[in-house]
Amino acid sequence: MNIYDIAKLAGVSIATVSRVVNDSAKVSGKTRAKVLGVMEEVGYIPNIFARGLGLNSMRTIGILCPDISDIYMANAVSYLEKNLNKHGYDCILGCSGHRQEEKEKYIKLLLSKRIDTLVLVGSTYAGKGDNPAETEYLRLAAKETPIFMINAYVPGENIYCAYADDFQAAYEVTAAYIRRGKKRILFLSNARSFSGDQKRAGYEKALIDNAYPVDGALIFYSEHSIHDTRDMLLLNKKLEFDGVLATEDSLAIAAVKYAKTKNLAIPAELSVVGFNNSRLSICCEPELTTIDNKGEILCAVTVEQMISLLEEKVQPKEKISVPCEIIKRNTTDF
Amino acid sequence: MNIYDIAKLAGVSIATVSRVVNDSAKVSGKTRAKVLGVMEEVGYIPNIFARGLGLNSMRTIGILCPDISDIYMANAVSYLEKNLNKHGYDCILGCSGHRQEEKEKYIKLLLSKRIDTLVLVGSTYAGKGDNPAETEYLRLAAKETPIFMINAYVPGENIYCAYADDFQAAYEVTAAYIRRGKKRILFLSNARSFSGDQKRAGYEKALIDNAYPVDGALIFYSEHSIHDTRDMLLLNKKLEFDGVLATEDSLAIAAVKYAKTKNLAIPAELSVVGFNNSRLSICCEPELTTIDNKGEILCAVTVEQMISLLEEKVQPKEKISVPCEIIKRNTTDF
DNA sequence: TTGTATGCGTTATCAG
DNA sequence: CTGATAACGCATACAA
Repeated sequence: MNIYDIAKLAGVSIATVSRVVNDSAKVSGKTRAKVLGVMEEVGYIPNIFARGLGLNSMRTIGILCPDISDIYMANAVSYLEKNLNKHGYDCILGCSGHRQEEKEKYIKLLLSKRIDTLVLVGSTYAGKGDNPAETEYLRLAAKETPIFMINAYVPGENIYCAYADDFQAAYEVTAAYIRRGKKRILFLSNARSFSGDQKRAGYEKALIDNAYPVDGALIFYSEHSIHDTRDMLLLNKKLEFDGVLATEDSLAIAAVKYAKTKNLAIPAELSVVGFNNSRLSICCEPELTTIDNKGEILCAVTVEQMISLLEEKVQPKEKISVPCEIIKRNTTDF
Repeated sequence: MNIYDIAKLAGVSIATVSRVVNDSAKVSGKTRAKVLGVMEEVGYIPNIFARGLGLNSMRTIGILCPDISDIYMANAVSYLEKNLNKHGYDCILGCSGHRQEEKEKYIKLLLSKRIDTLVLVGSTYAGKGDNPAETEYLRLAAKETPIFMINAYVPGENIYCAYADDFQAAYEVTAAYIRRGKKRILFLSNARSFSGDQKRAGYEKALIDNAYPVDGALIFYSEHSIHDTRDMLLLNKKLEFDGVLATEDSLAIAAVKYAKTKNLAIPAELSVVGFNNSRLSICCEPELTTIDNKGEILCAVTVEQMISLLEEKVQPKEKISVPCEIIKRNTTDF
């Protein structure tokens, strides 16, 4: 069923049918009704490829994230999809994992779909933050389509970034620990990334500003499960700490489980703070103090800017920083 | 940069370029190398619309779920995307919510994208299970494209379903409770759905088979947050129970928190079982006994069947039921 | 207000 | 092995 069939059945030309479909230009109410009637009757669905061919746009946004089964990403994608859909854009989704090679492959793949815009969720796409070569592929891709990054910053033409001020949040929590007399604060993280590095920098700055030593033994990276991370902490007998700043709620929960196994009172003997304000944080016992890094707001400003760019050609901001909020619950006493 | 430009630069015809791009038919090594060289040099990206126009396929699968921020859905989508991508298919994602009207809108939207296949994640798309009119839109859509359902069953031509045997799992847990001497078992669910109804039927069947009464007061529906559900349970002073079968881990956690507030020993005074074996289940304290409904397996068989259908035209099975597994942790003593 | 003709970039069918 | 050319279905400039 194509536009010619409809035209024939309705006794008009294909141009008229096209006009009705796009309700563009003037069409008399009578013919419009007739055409609409026929379309309804035969269940006509316009061929999007043919349309795309001419217009070279499919009103489709590419969304790439490392792992949609991660709560943070899933929330972001959920929000993005909902809002983009409201504006009449559809989403094509890719999950690239964290390997450089896969990231590049996925970006190429999405570009080949002639997406109107690409949004990258997660700081993994910013690389380790100190090696510009690692993000060169983004600047290359940005030549084809605007790129919006959520929770990462990469400098470059046609790349627009929105991220939470993780540095400040980590600084504040660390400083609060120090004020409460904590002596050895563990920085617990999963892997190096733009955002992880920000957090660590905030943590270290707070230590330094308070004349605390930056002790490498208190920087702990684990990419394992909650239970395994707890066990690694347990096994490391020499490791002592009375406060934990975890870069993710799941890691914070590992610390809570560690405390339980060692019979440490929370928050008196061990305080714990997570990151993300995810659902996990209210599942554990005691419920987790966590840093809300405002994923929804980041997505909201991103969509807003994207639509402005697409519809009204207004140039987005190169970077937008949003303050975090510390959600105080029961694993801290500040 | 289109196929004509490449042809001109390489000094061949567009037909030859096309052959190289699709490495179809015979092309001499020499010309192939030359064309490839030119394509590489100018960074040629084939226009997918034009290709779609001719082939009427974009190697794209539509995935629809009510809410990608739900852990279960996110896991399923993650798995689907990963495996479809391996087979060279891309995913276009929609999040429809639970309202009928929105579901229908999204299905139309995805159909208009000329997807090769549609997969529906979640039992919400099966309606309440007792009203065929509610799923009529699916049979209609299935006329355009094959539909694969995950964790739901809807009869109809060109609709293929894979679901976990929630009935059996609910039956077994309830029976186990009874064997352990539980007297009042609460069925805690969020909303009516195909899967929820299955679970409830298994629960009731087990009660009946053991000559227990089916007490309406022990059927509790809550669509609220973990904390609110806990509070609703708390407020309902007359409600007494010593076992809980929750249709989702988050509801089970609400029950665990209820026990903690009332100082009930788990599992001795109150046992709790969740559903989904989600990450939430190992975050709470004590860690949750939960029913693993094998989302990965459902997705795996779905992808497998889909690819067989798409590539080799083999007819998929109309329905596939997969047994659940009870993951025993610390909120039960069976 | 409506119709005609053309272009969009590929793939596929035929000839050579 | 390679080239010319006809679809594919729609939007749109131009003509009426």
